[in-house]
Amino acid sequence: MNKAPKTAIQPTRADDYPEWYQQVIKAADLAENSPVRGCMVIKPWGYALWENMQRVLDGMFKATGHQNAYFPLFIPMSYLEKEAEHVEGFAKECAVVTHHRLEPDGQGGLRPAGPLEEPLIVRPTSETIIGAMYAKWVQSYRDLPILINQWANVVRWELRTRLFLRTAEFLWQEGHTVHATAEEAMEETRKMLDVYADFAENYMAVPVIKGEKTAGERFPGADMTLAIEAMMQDRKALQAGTSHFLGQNFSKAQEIKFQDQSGNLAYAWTTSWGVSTRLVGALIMTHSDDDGLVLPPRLAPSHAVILPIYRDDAQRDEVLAYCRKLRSDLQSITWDGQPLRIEIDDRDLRGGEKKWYHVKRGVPLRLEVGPKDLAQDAVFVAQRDNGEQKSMPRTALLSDCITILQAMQDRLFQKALDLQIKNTVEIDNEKDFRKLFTPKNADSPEIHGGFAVCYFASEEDVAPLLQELKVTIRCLPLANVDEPPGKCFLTGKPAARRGIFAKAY
RNA sequence: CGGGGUGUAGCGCAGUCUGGCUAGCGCAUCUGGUUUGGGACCAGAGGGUCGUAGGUUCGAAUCCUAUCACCCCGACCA
Repeated sequence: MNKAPKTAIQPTRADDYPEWYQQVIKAADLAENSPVRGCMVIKPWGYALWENMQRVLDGMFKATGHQNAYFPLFIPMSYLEKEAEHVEGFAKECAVVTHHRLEPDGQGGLRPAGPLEEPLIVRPTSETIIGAMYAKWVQSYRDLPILINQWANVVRWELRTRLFLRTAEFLWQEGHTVHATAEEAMEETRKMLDVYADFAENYMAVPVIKGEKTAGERFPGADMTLAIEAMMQDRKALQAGTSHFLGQNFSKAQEIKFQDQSGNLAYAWTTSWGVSTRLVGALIMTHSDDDGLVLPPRLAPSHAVILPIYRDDAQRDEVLAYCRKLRSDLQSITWDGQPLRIEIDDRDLRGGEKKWYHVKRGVPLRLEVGPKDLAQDAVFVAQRDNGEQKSMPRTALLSDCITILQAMQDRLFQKALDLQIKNTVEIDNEKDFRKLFTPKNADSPEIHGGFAVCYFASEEDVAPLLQELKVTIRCLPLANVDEPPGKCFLTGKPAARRGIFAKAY
């Protein structure tokens, strides 16, 4: 009878991490590939998760003075050409619209007709189109700052795609701001990075390292790029959000000028910042286990699912009535300013099948209610993250459920933080560096690596080694800004700061 | 775009090397029954132009050619 595997997801993380990731998404019904190459379909459970992220982030943006707006999907090709580095960075992955009509090809099919005078590109990011509008809107220092965000889809024609982590089309938000001074723009850049870090740690329960990107890893066209980096369970780094100080690069390219208080014409200072549906990937890879998705309660589409258990129709009615009452009692409790999200699963399925359905989808709490529980006015409570399950008096559940959810949220964060700390090492020589990033089995690499914190003198010096080991400099942690200088782990040359080195997504 | 691999039922696969009965198996689905605090069991049923297009042959899932799609490894990236 026991044909069931020991884990709901196969292979396990240890067996084959990338395949495990795909299987978790499938088992939790978050998304799947579409007929359009490289583009995914986000299914209801995955989209609900994204909507929760959107709701929280949007609130944070508003609280920091930003407003939402919407700019076009299409960008005239000439706009992209205005900022040299920007062109170089994105030209290779742009989808281009060249025609505006279809006509019959005479063989039952269609062919493009009506060539456009100037091709349009599908936005890979919107600095140029938004900048063009800002140039019109900004005349005086009184027009500044402009603090705008847009929720949108963007397209980057990627060669290799992975659900949520890298797809040809993805959903994101992009904030674009204009300021009168460099200091103010820099402050905005840092502020939004802090917002992202706050969101990642307190809502996603994903510990992150705030840092500055090196020149080689910077956003094309930026003077400075700040990012938050997270460690996934396979110890690879994932960039979870970026905030760019664009200096006057775009304002010069697009003539965003204003008259300052002394009447002089000056170029404005701009920033941009964004997070994408990639965050869903980060969430999956940080918390999920070999039984499927594990969700941080604060972002879970459902906080708890109630599973009625009964044998016959008489019991069914009684149990269901109890469950509905329990649901409405729970729904009257608020957490994070929102009512608890509770569903009852009364589908006519086998108990085990139903239970595993919700385990794989990562619902934080499973509340099982059968006739015996009814008799004791108790509920059988199972927690998704640690597998703990116990019977609780109904009244205790109602009074403690917020505590339980918050404790789970904290446990998830602490567990992820422990993993990050355990796999972050200071390295001061090439031998140890190579050892950390070289798998024992080259053909099917086991989980290895981590974050290496190393002094380095120049990107050029370490580039060949990094390329060989497939390692990148993730960032220069902001926390290390004031550290004493040291010596490059590779060349021994004097080095001002340490960087975080890791394999990355 | 370079190297490798795979396309057979909704999903996962066998069969291909060595061409030959009506193309199979597991899971899922549907029907009937038995079960019921837990990923159940028995019996039966439906579902395929074997990725696509040509070719070789008495005969092709199997051999040949072309083509498309997807996966893995490189180069590039949120």
